[in-house]
Amino acid sequence: MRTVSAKLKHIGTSLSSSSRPYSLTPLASSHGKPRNPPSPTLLNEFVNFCYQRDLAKAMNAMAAMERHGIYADSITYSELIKCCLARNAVEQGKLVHKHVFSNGYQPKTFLINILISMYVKFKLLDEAQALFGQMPERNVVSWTTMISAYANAKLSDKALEFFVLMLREGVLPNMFTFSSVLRACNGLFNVRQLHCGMIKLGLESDVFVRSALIDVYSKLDELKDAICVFNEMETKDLVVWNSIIGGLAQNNDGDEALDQFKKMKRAGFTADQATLTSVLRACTGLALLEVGRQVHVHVLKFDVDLILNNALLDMYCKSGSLEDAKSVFERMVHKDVISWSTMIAGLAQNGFSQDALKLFDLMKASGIKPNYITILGVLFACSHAGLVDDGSYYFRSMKRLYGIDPGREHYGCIIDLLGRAGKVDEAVRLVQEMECEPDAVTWRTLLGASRVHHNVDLAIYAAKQVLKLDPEDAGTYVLLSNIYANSQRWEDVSEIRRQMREKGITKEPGCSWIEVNKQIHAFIVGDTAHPKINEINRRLNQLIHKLMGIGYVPDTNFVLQDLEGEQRDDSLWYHSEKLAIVFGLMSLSSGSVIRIRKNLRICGDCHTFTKLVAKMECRVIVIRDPIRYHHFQNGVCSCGDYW
DNA sequence: CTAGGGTTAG
Repeated sequence: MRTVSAKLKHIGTSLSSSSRPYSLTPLASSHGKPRNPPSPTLLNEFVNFCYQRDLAKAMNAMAAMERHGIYADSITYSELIKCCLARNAVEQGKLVHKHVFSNGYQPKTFLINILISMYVKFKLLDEAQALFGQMPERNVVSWTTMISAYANAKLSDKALEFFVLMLREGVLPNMFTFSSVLRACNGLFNVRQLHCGMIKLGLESDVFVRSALIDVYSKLDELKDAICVFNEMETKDLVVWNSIIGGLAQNNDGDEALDQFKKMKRAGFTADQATLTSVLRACTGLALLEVGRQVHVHVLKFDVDLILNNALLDMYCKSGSLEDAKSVFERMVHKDVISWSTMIAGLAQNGFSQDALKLFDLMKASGIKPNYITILGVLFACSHAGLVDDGSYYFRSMKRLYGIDPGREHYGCIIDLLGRAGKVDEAVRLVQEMECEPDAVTWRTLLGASRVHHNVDLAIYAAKQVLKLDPEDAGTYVLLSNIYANSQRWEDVSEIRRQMREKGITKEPGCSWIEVNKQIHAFIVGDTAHPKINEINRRLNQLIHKLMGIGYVPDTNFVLQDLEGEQRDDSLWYHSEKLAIVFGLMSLSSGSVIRIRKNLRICGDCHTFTKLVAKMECRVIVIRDPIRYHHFQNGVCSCGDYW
């Protein structure tokens, strides 16, 4: 008990209820007199004003009552506080607080709880905590109010600390407490302990607790546990469905998210804003433009919902459909940093750098303050268009103009920009001067830069740094081995291969996806599984020979350009995107855009191939790789052959 | 009187 007291004192709490913790100045003249029971007439008038949410009249009525020596009781005070909350009247709220404690009146615990929750709703956590500390007795509600307030304010340690103190004081948590404290969990250990605790207390079947559990498990990357909690439920509500769909979508398991969404509809639930946002996110991850378009129809019901519109905007950007993205953006009544950042990054990634920078100016003109991610989009636009001066300017001034410290990602953009512009030395210098330690991604960026400019020594150095930090990175091994092979360093080649064998590293096969009739078709290098594979191969060969007739030369020597890491043999002819393109030509009507998503970067040969196909077949082809988008039209690509 | 789910990059 002593430790608890000490601890509570530390947080501004006195446990001794024998001392008089209240030292507020009495407001009424009848200080010290016992309170009269409320008079029915005056009191009725007062309560009526409260119900009408007429705060000024209610306060006057209360003063009039006090002049008659009549005081409000807990119930009426609580009505007055509701009135203050409805009017967002902070000062009057504080005044009511003083009245409650005037004349030596000892308010009931529940009234103090209401006052605390009022301060929490006004976001005055210090006031709430002070009042909490002065309470003679704290019940579950008092504790839960504080824990929930800290959890919402992202003060996780504080929330967990109060949870422990609550237990030590012998107050048992209820389902409200668990659903609040779970939101503050930052480690798996804590969650498991809490999970055990709620099972012990028989509270784990509550839907609120369950949805919080699902959410926290999936945020900690423990999807298995989240799914387990979800499947064990006999009755589910909409929020529980949203928790699992959101968890899956956020963990890049779009397929499973869409599957659960179907099940949810089959179970008779109607999607709300949160459901649709997660479903859109799942579509975004899978580049499911047509499914996303269908969802758009339902989004129209909630057309003022900012978050939902941001998700819709992103879906169109990431599916490479900039026309749709622009029209959503223009129609949005309210736009926040995320809306602008999404659109800027979307334009940049799709190769429309100038538009992205223009939009950035518009954003600033409209008074929205850019954040960390906005600047990333801006730098990405510069690096994409080779705008060295602009990029360097934005990079150097971001701290001064917007108060944002450049992070690893910002350095990455600039290293990329300098590298592409051939300023490899400057890029190296930047890596050396970074305040934050360069990580594998940084070195991989430098590797990319040195590769584009055939700087073999630097490429080898950067690749070795990558492998030091990320020893399982198959792509880098393959690349390094190819670089050695190109320099006839066969001993090094076999050493790399030995290391890969030893560590059991296999590279991810190249895979491309295309959506036809809202169905996803997946193609893997040298695929044989697709039902139409024979026809696809036949047509691909015809196409390649037709293209060779107009000057296409398959490029099998792409050692320093092999961003793809796929095999360097005949399978080049059958890189997954080539299969997907042919399938697209076969299955989509001649006017429609062929959109392909792939898991690896596109190689030089496929890039040339696609440009020629787009021209010969009069098609627009959009390929989204893990970093960039390529819009092929009339024999050119939006990336300017620079990726 | 206290509680759960959704958006930008990597």
